[in-house]
Amino acid sequence: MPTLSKDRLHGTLDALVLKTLSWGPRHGYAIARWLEEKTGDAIQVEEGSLYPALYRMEKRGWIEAAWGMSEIGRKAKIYRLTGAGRKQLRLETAEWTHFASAVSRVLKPDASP
Amino acid sequence: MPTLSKDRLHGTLDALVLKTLSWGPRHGYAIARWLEEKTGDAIQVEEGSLYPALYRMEKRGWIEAAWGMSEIGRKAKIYRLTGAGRKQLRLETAEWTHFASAVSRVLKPDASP
DNA sequence: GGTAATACTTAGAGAGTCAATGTATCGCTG
DNA sequence: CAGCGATACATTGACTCTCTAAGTATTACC
Repeated sequence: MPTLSKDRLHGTLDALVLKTLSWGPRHGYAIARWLEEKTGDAIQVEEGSLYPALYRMEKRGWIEAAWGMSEIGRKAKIYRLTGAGRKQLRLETAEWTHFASAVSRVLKPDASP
Repeated sequence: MPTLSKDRLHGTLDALVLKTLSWGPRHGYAIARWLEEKTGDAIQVEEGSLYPALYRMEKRGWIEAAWGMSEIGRKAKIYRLTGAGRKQLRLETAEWTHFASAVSRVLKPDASP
């Protein structure tokens, strides 16, 4: 089967999660499901990638966690964006855009040396 | 301008190198310099990343190496793309495009949930 | 001799992947 | 209703891979 986003999440996951949280608090599981749904599975978030990412971003003060309830009444750890997180999101978005456009320019089918 | 792209090359370097070689054989040092120049330093290729990447791609049969001369008459290892490399380049380009458009869609400033 | 071009190496850490584990709750089926 | 599998949600550990940083080595040219 066609391998999807193998290793490409590297260096991008943080921005994706921060952006997801910029629309309001969510628990981890919901973040993953939402990203997958939103991108038609072009982005697949393993739980073993997501939770460690959430921890380190919490440690860095970009997000905050509190135990609460999921939409269907289950115990869940709800994350929300902090001010620092919002700033970080802007930074990483800018970096991504800059980087991605450079890559696209190089990879463009008819680009000439 | 956005600073150093930390780990974003992850999963992208191979495609960039393959694409560079698709315009003709080059030695490693030239590949790095060319990518940097072409992208206005948006993509910076450390030699510690590049040479291992060249080895593994050679081992996988995507590129071939031969000792030769650089343009200015210095000993240099010249790499060139193989058929398998060309195929791999197409594959990775398609994957990158797919992935990058998904990320951009999520990160887009006014995207709504 | 010093500087640039070119290649290579090693040490290290960061971040993902895979896969197992742990609870709770829901919903079925017998 | 008792039992059981499936789903929601979180955690963790062992592993791997690639990148970064920072060095060494060689040759050519001024």
